[in-house]
Amino acid sequence: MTGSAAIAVSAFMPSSVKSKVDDTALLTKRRSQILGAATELFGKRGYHTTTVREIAERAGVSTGLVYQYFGDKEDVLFLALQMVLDSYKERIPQATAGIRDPLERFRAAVHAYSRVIDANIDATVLAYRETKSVSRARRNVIKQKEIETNALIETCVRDCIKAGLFENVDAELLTYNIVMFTHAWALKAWHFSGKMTVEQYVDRNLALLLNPVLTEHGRREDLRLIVASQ
Amino acid sequence: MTGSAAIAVSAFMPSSVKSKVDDTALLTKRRSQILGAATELFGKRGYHTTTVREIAERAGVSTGLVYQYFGDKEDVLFLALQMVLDSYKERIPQATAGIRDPLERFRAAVHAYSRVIDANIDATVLAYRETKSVSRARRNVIKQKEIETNALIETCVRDCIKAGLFENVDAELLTYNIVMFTHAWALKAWHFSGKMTVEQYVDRNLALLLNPVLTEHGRREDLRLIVASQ
DNA sequence: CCGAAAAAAATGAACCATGATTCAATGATG
DNA sequence: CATCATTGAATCATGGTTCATTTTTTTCGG
Repeated sequence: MTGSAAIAVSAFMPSSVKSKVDDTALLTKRRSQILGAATELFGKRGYHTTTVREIAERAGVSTGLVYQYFGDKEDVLFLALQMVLDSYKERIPQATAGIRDPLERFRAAVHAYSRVIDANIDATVLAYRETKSVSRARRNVIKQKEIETNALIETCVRDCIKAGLFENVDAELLTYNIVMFTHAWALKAWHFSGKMTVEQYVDRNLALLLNPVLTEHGRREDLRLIVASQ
Repeated sequence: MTGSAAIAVSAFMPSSVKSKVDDTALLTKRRSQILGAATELFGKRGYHTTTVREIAERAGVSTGLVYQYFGDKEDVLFLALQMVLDSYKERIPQATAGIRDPLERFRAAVHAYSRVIDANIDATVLAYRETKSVSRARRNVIKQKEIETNALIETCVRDCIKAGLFENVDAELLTYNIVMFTHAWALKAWHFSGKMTVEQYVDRNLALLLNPVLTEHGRREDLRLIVASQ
């Protein structure tokens, strides 16, 4: 929760989560306070094993206050998950902004994505563990967000194809593989950590995945980028 | 839970899980009865949200009986997880037995692995969701089993390298990618199911991953196998 | 082989701890 | 003083676990 790419808490007030306080500024402040604590604890100990009292304590507020800003415990989980996924979705456009070259954009997107995940390993694992703990409707909201994030990367892939840098591969599948190895970094942290850094991990995996995908033109371009980044 | 490759329940009686019944045959019967129900319910609704009463009911026994064969609820989860992972580990040697050609062995191993996972999607998701819900020591036992399973596939990869069918790639990383896309099938079932079958999914992913890995010799061999399998 | 102990297995209602949620009381603010 | 925010102890429901009781199986003297 403390990396340079740690989750940014912005205003979260979907009408589906009721609050007893109107003041927008206060609402935002308190919710982010509580959600920060919740995400950390949920990520570390899991949703069901962390108590509302613990969340309140960690957030530095009373137990009752939590119920002033959230309807129930599940609301807290739901918004915590949204917060995680939103931060993923926001980071990518941010990282590719201003970059022209499609391959460079692509690499920037994947690296940015990996970095948020690395900075929020607990939160990422939380998303995997506890998505089933929210209602069906809310689960769909979560899934939708994931699809949107994937679409950002998929667009980069398609742009590379259009630019003749990638062969005409199955963009959706390639994207999914990328997303998966990225998530794997969080899911299997115990397996990888110590053996290499995220950056190395991403580069190695990209090398593995991109090799058959790159055109001759793409390969030259790719090599240029890798050399430049070192 | 009902596919042809559904989990086979064998004798599970590690000394770490205490029972009040001695009779081995009965112990095995009752435990598998209860574990079957538990795996199904844990997989569908999660560990914390399914009650011991529900497990007992589904297994067709009384609540109290569960405590005759398990120390507590966590014991049930631990053995359920072990059961899942053991079935994975057993299926691979079974599928490669008698096959000589390294590439053919490799493909058989990956397909076998995928098939168990597909037949036990709920159980696979369970392993991801709830491994954190058991004690540290037990979590290590679980991790160990996963490592052993991966080693089975890694051996196939190394054999392919030795036989000059694969380039001299990072066997561990390649194996991990394979394991991950396999697990992704279960984790993201909602995303894939309907769009393709497991077999198609595996073949497509293998094609993506193996392309850069295969030597000229390997590529010819691979093509031969794919054609033969259709 | 039969039926009465005795032992083993199974039952499920009762117990009890935990933890989510509420709300009367208190404090701050305008 | 009225309103809004906050508190935390009290409530209440849930669900894991126990255990006295019942049912089934085994033992064994006649």
